Amino acid sequence: MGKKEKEQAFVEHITPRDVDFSQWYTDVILKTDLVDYAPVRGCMVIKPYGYGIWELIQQEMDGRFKATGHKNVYFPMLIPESLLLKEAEHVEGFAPEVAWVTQGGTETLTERLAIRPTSETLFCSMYAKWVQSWRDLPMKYNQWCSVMRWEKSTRPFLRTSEFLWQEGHTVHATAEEAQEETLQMLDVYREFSENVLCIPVFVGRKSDKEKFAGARATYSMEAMMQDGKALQAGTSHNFGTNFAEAYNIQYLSKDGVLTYVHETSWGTSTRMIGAVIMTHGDERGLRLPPKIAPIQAVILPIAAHKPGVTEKAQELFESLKGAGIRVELDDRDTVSAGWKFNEWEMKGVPVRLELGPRDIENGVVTCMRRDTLEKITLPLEGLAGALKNLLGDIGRTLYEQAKAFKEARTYVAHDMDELTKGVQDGFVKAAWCGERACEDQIKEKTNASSRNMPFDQSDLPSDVCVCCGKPAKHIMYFAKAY
RNA sequence: CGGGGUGUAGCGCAGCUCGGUAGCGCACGUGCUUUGGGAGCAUGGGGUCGCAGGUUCGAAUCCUGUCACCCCGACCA
Repeated sequence: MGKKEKEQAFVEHITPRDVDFSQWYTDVILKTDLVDYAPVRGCMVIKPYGYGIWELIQQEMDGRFKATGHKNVYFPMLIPESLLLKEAEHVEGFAPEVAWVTQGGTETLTERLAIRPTSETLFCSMYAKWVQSWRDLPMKYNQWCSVMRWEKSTRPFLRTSEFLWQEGHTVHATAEEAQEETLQMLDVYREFSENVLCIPVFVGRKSDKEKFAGARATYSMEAMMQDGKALQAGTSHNFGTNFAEAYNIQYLSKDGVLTYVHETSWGTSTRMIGAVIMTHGDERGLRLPPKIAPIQAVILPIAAHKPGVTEKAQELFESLKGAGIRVELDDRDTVSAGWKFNEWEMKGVPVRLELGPRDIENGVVTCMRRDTLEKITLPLEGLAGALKNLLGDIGRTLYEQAKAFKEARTYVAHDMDELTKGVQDGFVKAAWCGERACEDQIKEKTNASSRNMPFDQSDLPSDVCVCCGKPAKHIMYFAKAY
């Protein structure tokens, strides 16, 4: 092969991003063995490499939930129809996408059972039993489970009929506490996204149009994908006493008054894996953030038939594994070294360690970092420590690259022309009057939706609404969304 | 749910117009040679042509229905 052909060979199996971003995404997830399509409509099988990422996400998140005083529980996946119907707005929002169980064994059920699309109603029914006194509050529970939503069109990780997630549900004595909880968990999500997934996000409050069905206020974190579209990567809701009133969750306060609780819920899903792929991926495939990479470093013995190479590679493998690095030794003799290079790059392993006769002779290992594709030489002596530093640096670099992209693709619009142009390939910051009519009009004209309103509302781009010209009330980010 | 497209070996495809009993490349098995950026030669194995009906002496091919997936919209984490 000539040099040019070799360069092209990197993308042989993957559609280039700038040719067809959607196809690139599909190629990457299938060819890196994250998932496969299941024999059920809209469902995917998460394979070991993909599930390994999810397990690491769970570990990292769960630790943060525990650290903020939450406990894990497990609720049933079936919801009696009568229970689901108690909060009108919630029902209206979810009814179109609920799957129903109508038969058990040979019996036709007298009451349909919904397969949970989310578990507010179940939590509410139990909180109504469990909460008696102000001494019982707050109750802060979370569950890891799957939910089902009968979506019209599906895409692996981004929107599947069934998906894995966590849903936190808490009840509090006061509005202040509930609001504090809502914002605290949003901040946990933001911190997790930035430090673990290496994805910068826009955090803020949703418009009434876009908020969760039944919520008083919804907050979200929105990530920008490489095609400039928005991916809602996590939400945190404050229900106020809305559900408490519908499900009769009351406690006796210190001064003996029967009082409705204030409730929150917050959730993130396997969709975050989709965000990782579309934020960090490149022409060669995945680039996984080190903290969620099932394999952080892969050792490739070079010229393994030469004496001592296999032994030295095994020794290196054991020592790095012992140091707590998720390392894999690729000692397959059925494929060439070149094949392995491409395969592990495609799978997004952060660091490749090449160990051949020349390296062993010099007491070093040849190391390639996936984020920058730089090759460096590291001494075998003290390698574990150097590698840990390198993994940290790779995480920071991925974050900085994504942040630079996000900033470059965030535009400020003063009129509809600028807004329309901006949402073609990025987020648009604009002044908004707060009226639903303008949101609808922007959606209709540009196909972009309102994403969220940042907490810092100090630098309004204009005194008037980008759409109608009436006095502006909020800074709103608009973007096309997944 | 609308518009467009695709289902033939694990993957990518040809064959279908004009019906005659299934082929190519990669991958896979075995052997030898290779081995620091997708190796070579030889030799093997593998498919009720998405599924169900229909037409026919005969269907991957024609007809009807159905399911799944992909892309673009509308709806949603």
